[in-house]
Amino acid sequence: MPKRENISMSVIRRLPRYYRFLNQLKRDGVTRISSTELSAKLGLTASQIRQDLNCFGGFGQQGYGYIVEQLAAEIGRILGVAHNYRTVLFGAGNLGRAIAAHMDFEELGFELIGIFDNAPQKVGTVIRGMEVLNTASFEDFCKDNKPEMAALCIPRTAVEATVDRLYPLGIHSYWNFSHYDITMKYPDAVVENVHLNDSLLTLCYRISNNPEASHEPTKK
Amino acid sequence: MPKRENISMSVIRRLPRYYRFLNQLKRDGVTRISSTELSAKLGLTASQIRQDLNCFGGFGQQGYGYIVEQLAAEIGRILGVAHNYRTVLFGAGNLGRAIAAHMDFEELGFELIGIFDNAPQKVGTVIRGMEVLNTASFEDFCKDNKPEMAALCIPRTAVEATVDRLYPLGIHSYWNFSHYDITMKYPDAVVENVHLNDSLLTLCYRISNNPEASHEPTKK
DNA sequence: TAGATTGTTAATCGATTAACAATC
DNA sequence: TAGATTGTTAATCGATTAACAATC
Repeated sequence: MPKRENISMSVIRRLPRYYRFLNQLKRDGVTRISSTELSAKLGLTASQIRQDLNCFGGFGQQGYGYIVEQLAAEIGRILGVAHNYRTVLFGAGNLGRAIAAHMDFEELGFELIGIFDNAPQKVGTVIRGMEVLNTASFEDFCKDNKPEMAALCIPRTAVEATVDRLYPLGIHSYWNFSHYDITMKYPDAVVENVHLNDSLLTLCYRISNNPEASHEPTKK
Repeated sequence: MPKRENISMSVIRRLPRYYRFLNQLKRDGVTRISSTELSAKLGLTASQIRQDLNCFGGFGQQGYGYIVEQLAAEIGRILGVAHNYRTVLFGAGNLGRAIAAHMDFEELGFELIGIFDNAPQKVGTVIRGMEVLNTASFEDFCKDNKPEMAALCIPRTAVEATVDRLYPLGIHSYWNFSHYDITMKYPDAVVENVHLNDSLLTLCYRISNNPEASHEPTKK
């Protein structure tokens, strides 16, 4: 296996996009592509794409380009999509239910094996054909199922106690939708944050500071 | 009003975090803070915080630091949280309903004024005390309500046609949850993407390539 | 005044882009 | 072989960090 020592987050965050595009090309029946063609479709430079890919190995062929199917497979392997990490979801509120129902966990390297909530009125309800379990039973659940990742769709105030409980059970990876900063207390944890509030605020900033802003319908 | 010409996205994406922390400090009764104290709480360097703030003006006082309440207000003003941009939500599926119910639009510079969906079985249902309207009635709705932003919780395949419809109605800002790239066709549009799939894939990468990975419960 | 901390300039670091030799 | 395009090194650009003079 190739180099891959100190890949920067900038590179890592581009990989899913490459993966998505290549799979689309594959479905469209495209068999080969050059970095220049790919860069036009993605709005990047060809140089950057070649640099990014060469962090992991030489997947192309001089004078020819890249074989779409092969490159998609390589990136899939790099991302680890075949791992199917056993995943539990904490929080069956609006957001948790949407995430459970909406995400294609299986295509993205994860397998959703359990949904947990504290609230008695949520326990027993069914999401995506899966019964919401009581958080109280989580230790028992772990004995049989050994989850590896937890998606946290719970309030900020509940996250610390939840991670304190999950971390010693071997769950060291978190997809975190709250603004609680898990890595402050658990620097070894692998944490991916989704900060919807921050995302919306940056949009607000950019609307407010957009010189093009017209806020007026196009005149006919 | 101060400088503010060419603020980089790196800086803009840190502003919501500053804003959140400062509001928390305010609630905690903290009245003043130095860049060094703030940097410790945020896990950044003091230098970076001062550089960031000085993109917008000198909000501090030498030898003293920053007045929490005042700085929070300044950043709020910079972000534009008081604008309450009139917002419509397209798509009342799992994700759309969760976004409608879960987000505090009002605190984040937006006001949700309408939810739209094509599906007859969704039209008329109520989310957050708001009736889902038929997309067919959107032009009429615009005459009275003049929305400025659209949150798009619709399938990727529906986005192009939707933006083709909304853009001429004066809606040039989008909070986009699909993987359709709006700026390719509308380079002037202000677009904030939330790519949940990409987020999950980067987590997968980092779990797969984490040298610390044990995937084993802590021994007692 | 002395101490502290900002605002700002300069130095460093990292990421992107350009260039080109290697090679299919 | 000639043409094309990669892999990779070098140059540029931008972002972060360090240093310190200004000043409260």
